[in-house]
Amino acid sequence: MLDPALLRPAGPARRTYLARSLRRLDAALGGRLLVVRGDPARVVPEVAAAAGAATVHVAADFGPYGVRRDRAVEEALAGTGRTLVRTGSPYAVAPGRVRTAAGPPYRVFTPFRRAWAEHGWRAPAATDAGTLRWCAAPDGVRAAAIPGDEDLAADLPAAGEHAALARWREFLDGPVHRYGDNRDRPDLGGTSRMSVHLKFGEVHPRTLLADLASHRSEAAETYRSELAWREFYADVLHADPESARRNHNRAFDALPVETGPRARGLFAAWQAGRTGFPVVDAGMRELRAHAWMHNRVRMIVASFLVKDLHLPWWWGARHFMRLLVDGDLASNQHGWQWTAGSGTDAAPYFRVFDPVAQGERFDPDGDYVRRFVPELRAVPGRAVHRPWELPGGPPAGYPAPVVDHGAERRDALARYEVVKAARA
DNA sequence: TTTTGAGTTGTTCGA
DNA sequence: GTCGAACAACTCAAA
Repeated sequence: MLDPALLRPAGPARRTYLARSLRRLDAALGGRLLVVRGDPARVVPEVAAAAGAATVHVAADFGPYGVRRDRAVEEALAGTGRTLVRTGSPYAVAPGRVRTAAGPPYRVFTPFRRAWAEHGWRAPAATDAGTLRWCAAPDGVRAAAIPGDEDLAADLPAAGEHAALARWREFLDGPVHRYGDNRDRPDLGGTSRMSVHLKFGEVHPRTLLADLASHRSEAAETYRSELAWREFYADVLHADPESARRNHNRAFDALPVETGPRARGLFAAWQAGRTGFPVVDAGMRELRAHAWMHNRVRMIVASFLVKDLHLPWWWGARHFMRLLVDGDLASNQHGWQWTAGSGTDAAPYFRVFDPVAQGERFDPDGDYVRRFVPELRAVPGRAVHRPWELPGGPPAGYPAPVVDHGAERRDALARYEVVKAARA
C-alpha cells in the first residue's frame, strides 16, 4: 500500500530505500507481493472486497497521521461489513501500554524504562513463509509497480530483511561488546545501524531484544536502553500528537528565536556544512553523503542550531526529516526537543554543547572530520578541530566560524531566562 | 496528602 | 592533568 500522503514528505532517500526494500521483499516472496497505490481508505476496502476477505490485518501505527488514517480505513471497511484488525506494532511494547501507577503516561525516561522492561514482551515466533497459504492477486485490483530509484546524491545502506539481519549479526559478533564506550565515537562505527531497518520494519525490536537476552553485559544494557528511548518517544508522541510540530513544553513558546534574513543565512550555512566548526560541518555533510548521521553528531549539530544560532528547533528537525533515510517522526522531533529543552525529560537549559570540545572528545584524532570535510584533509590529528589556530591560517576554501561560541552560549542562557520568567 | 529521591548524552572552575 | 562541585530550581514518580 503506497500512500501518496506519506510518500510526499518522506523525501527521496526514504522513498528510494522503501522501493529497494519492497523489491527485496517481492523477490523473497517469489514475486507474489501485491503493491497498490492510492488513498488507503479507498484502496484497502477495494482489495479486501476483491479478495473476499472478512478481516484486514495491519501493524498498528501510532503516529499522528497513522492513527487518523487507520481510523478512516477502519470506518471504510466497516461500511462494507469488514473489520480492521491491528495485529502488533513496530514496538516491543505498544505506545499507550506503559503507564504510571496513577494512570497517566510517563514523562521521565528512567522510570519509563523500568516499567517498560517489567511490562515484558513475547519473543517473536519463528515463521515460515512456506507454510502460509497465498492467494493470487485478486481480479479487478490495479497493481502498482514498485517505484524505481530516484536521482539521489546519497549512498544508502543495503535494504531488505536479509541485509538487516546480516548487519545485526555483525554487530552482535563485535561492536556490541564495546557499545558503551564506542557508541559515541563517530570516527569508529561502534553503533548498530539498525535505525533504518527498524524504521522500515525489516527487523522487529522484539527480535533484537530476544537476541540480546543472552547478553548480560553493561554494554548490552546500554543498547536495550537505546531501544527503550525509541519506544519512550513513540509513547510521548502518541500521548501528545501536537508535539510533532510544536513545543511539547508550551512554556518554551516564549523562547526568543531568530527567523529573519540573517537567521536564514546562518541556516543555509548549517545545512550546507559551512559553519566553520569542523565537527558540525562534517556531520551536515555526512547527512548529505549518506542520508544518515552518527547519533552523537546529531546532538552536536542540533545543539549548535538551537543554542549557537538561536533558530527554531523545527527548522532543523524538518531538514533532518527531509534527508534522513532512517527519519522517524517520534525519535526525530523528540530528539530535537530534548536538545532544545522543550521536550519530555529534556536537557537542563544550562547544558550547552561546545562544538570544539565535543569534536576533540568524540573524534580525538580528527578522522571523522577529515572523512567528510575535504578542505581539512591535509590537517593532521586533532588540530583539525581548530582550523583558525593553524599556523598560516585556515585552509583555503574552509569558512571562518560563523559565530563566537562563547558569546552565543551566554546569549542562549539569557534566552532561557525568558522562558523561566514566562513560566513564573 | 505529604514526603522523598532522583533526573542520558555538558562545561567550567577551583582545589 | 584530574577530580568534584556548581550550575538552579523544578517536576516527576512512588512510597
